[in-house]
Amino acid sequence: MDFVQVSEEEGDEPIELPAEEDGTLLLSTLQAQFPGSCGLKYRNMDTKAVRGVRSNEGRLFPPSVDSGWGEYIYFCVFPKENKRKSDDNLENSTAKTKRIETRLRCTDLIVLGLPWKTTEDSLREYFESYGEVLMAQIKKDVKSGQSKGFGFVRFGSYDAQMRVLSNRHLIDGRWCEVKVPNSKGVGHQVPCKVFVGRCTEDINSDDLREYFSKFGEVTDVFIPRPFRAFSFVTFFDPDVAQSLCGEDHIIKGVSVHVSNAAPKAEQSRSHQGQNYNYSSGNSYGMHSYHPQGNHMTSHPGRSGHHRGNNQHNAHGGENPNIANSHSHSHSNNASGGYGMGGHNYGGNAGGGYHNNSSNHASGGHINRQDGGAPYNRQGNFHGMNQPHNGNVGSGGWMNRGPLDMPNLQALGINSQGSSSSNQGQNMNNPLGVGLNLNSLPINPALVAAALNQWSLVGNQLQNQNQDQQGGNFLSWMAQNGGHNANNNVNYGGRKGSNNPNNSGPGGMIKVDNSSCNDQQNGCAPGNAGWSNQSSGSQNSVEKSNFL
DNA sequence: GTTGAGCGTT
Repeated sequence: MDFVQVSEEEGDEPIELPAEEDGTLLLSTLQAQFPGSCGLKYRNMDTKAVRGVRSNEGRLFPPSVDSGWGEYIYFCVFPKENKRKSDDNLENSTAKTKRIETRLRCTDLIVLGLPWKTTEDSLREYFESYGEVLMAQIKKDVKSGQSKGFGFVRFGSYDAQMRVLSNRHLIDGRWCEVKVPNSKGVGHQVPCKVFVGRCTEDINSDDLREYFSKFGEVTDVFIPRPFRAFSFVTFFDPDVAQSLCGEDHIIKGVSVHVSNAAPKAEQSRSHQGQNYNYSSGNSYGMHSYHPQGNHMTSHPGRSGHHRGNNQHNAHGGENPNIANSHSHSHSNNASGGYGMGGHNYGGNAGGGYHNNSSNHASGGHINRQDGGAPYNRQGNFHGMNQPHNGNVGSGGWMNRGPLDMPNLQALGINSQGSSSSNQGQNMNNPLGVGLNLNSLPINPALVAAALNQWSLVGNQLQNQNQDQQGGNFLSWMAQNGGHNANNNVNYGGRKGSNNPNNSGPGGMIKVDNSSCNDQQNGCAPGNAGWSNQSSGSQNSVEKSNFL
């Protein structure tokens, strides 16, 4: 992890602040240490002048593409609250003043995930440790008076608000989320949530919680209903979540696969011009984020490329997912065979991982080095790539033509998800017969896992008509040389499906999160909108956000 | 007595 040295004022003793995996520094990270700060500047050694640090949407960007934050000591910029060089008669009506006031004004904050038992008093009591609480309310059912599990709180000081927003909150025994209402919310910058594929129906949330608790504190488990063969587990510690990604685990005799919970695909094109890749790839010339440095940090050639300027994502096509699929074409790697990639979804139960590729056979990862936490694990040999390893090497998923990904439109999958009115339709193209997980001759969880990596599950696998035919995905795989080594995966992922059938060249479904979604690591999707038109089928789309 | 994604009777 990269650290940035920051002091409050020039000459003060600096504090080291952790940068994000993409090299940026979160404003919230800065503000956690320097409440009220709004930016950074540093002394340019060459010009002796003070230079400002680029800031956009809550992120501060390192001055150099190549060397990142470098050895500079940065110091904070604070808003000049009403500090005016001359008091003129414009005083309180200038745009500047208004801007400052707007920026620093406290707002109501929504508190999500409250325990049912939390009262307004206990809510207030909890938050008073952060500062003066002007208002604390619990939203309740008008009839029963029962809490709806969320509430609002308002602070008297902006500092308190910022501190609250940049922390997590254990309120009355439950981890709660605090956000600015209707905002995308900063959320957890480093994903704490993992996608658990190949679940069977008899794996309940308690099973998941119990199992995964041995790696770290589990703060939430979510199993989509109706059963869709996958689930989500949220950890308190994002490092724990990250460290599990890419692994297979056996729960109740079932080999499940843990991977990054991909944020829901960005569906608006409004982000295409955005400049930075917030995903977990090697953007901005930095190493990707490997907690505790335990994963493959020594691959030559992995860093220094891919300034997240999205040149690679400039396809501008109709389908942002397709555009993203080319994310790593900059690496000029050999084309490799399909299926060389290390992501085997076929099971390999019991840890018999093949490292059947030439990419990053770094081996090891013995000892997770979780910083002394009780989550130290031993003997976890991963030959497999972590999902975000960038696939520099012979990765089978790189430098391929536009067929790298299924043409979602051709598959009858549109970017809006199925609406209740057309579910199971999409019959108007030769391939487009819809996608019914349950009708595929492979484990639906595999497809779910794959689509998760393309951020599609939530959007596309909703409202499936049980009668519809399947096969598109397979058509696509066949077309692309995907050998579909999972054909004999136990259909339905039933118990005992610890299927070792990955001996062949993978031909696997692409699982490279580094190419997913540039905009939103940790941020809610741009269209997360609470403004959605309400319930019904729409609901299920919204609920499918992975992060 | 149950629930666990959501955005507030202003």
